[in-house]
Amino acid sequence: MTASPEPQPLTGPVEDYLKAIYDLELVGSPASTNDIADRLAISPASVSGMVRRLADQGLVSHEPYRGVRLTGDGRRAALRTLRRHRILECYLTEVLDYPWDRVHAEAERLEHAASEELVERMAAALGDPVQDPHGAPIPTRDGRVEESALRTLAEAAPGEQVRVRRVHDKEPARLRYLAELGIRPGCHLRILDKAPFDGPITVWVEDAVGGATRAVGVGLAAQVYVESEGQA
Amino acid sequence: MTASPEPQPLTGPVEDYLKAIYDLELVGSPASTNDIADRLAISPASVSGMVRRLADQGLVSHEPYRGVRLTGDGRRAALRTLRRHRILECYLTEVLDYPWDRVHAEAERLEHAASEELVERMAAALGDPVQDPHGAPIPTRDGRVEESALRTLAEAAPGEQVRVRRVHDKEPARLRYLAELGIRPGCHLRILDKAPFDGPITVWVEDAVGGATRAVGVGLAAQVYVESEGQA
DNA sequence: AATCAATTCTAGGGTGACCTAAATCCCATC
DNA sequence: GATGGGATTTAGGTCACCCTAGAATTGATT
Ligand SMILES: [Mn+2]
Ligand SMILES: [Mn+2]
Ligand SMILES: [Mn+2]
Ligand SMILES: [Mn+2]
Repeated sequence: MTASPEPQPLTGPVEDYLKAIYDLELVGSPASTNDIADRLAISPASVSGMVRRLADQGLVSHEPYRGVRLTGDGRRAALRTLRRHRILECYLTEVLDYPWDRVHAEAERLEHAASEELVERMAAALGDPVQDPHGAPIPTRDGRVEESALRTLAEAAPGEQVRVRRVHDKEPARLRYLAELGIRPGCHLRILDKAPFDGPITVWVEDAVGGATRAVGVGLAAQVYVESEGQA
Repeated sequence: MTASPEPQPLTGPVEDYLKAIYDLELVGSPASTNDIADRLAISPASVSGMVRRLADQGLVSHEPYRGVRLTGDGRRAALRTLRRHRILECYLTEVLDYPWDRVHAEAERLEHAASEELVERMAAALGDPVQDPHGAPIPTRDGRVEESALRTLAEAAPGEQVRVRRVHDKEPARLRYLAELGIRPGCHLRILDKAPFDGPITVWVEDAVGGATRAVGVGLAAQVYVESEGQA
């Protein structure tokens, strides 16, 4: 066993690539150049270039034309950044009352500048939170996460009762709308109806003031991850 | 009057240059290439190059071989960064109990990543602080500061009573030692003795537990800014 | 007025991270 | 088993920011 060498500091772009690849790899298959490019809003050619550099640094393994996988080092680095990102989101939301829809963008920049020490102080101040404001799990200090495979609200059947576990956090407008509907991680829903031809899903939102009926389009519903709690 | 255009986002290095130039200009004369290089720990040749770019962006005016001055835009940008830096220092120290000697390094990175909104939330949480943990004045939102010209402890005469206003914040070791001595902004000192040939200055530290006598070398004393409070 | 040391600038290089345009590869379909 | 469209890589730039070496400028001193 070699003593783990101090992880050399990575650049901001590199950290963002690793996070993107980690995320894309979650579904099982290696991350494709195009998918990485889309996620980071840069050209595929740029991704090819960066992937070479990441491979040189031993952070990913690349089989040309076949996609990219994180190495052990790459995965650890990705999880470190993810931990920072999500703790920052928690801290901003809970302590500074930062608006729900904008914490992601702020954390996206701070994650590259905040030291381990700062982030751990924030975590301690919050009592070591286990998930971020959007329901994403926070990796532990030693790099463990349980990524539960969740269904989306779009896949739930009428009559089901579900608990919202997680929502996508990248689009402020979407988040603001979900907040308006009263749909946030932890809230309870009953699926009342599902219109045919990808029509809207009608849900009963338990936690809205006095409860409320809401119609949600499939596009939006596909961004809301839920866990079944039983049939009505 | 033209409407003030939204200040375009500056890069981290540019913000650091502007802060350095602002600081160096405080003594009155334009900032020299060498002084900027020393302050930022980069080569003079690199400074020449960057100064050209800053001048192109209208942030400084450069008279070759004669030094650099901030323009109005440059000064405003410098003060914005300085405000961020100092509010961050306050927040880290007061809310997160971040160690006194390390806040500077942390703020040096965060100042380029934290949004205006975040910094203003921190300022509000602190009740709009007017100086940072090292005694430096915090520019207001609209870019006003009073930079009081202070004497250093090294210049104080025996018998004088002084209040410490500000200490240099760049060297952690120095800061830790000052903290040990009980010397921090706001504390009261009486100069008991000043040994000849740049010998140590003996002071009575009022605020140490029960008061204490301390000997301070001139080197260190020159980094401690004080305000006279009367003769004994 | 000539000289010299320090300062500053210029020339020429390198790296990281992006781009567009033009190959090249893959594989699903014919 | 050929072929074409989509995905990917390569080729060739750009820009910001840093470097070392060497040339030019300054102004202080003979
Ligand atoms: Mn990021
Ligand atoms: Mn999130
Ligand atoms: Mn800085
Ligand atoms: Mn400070």
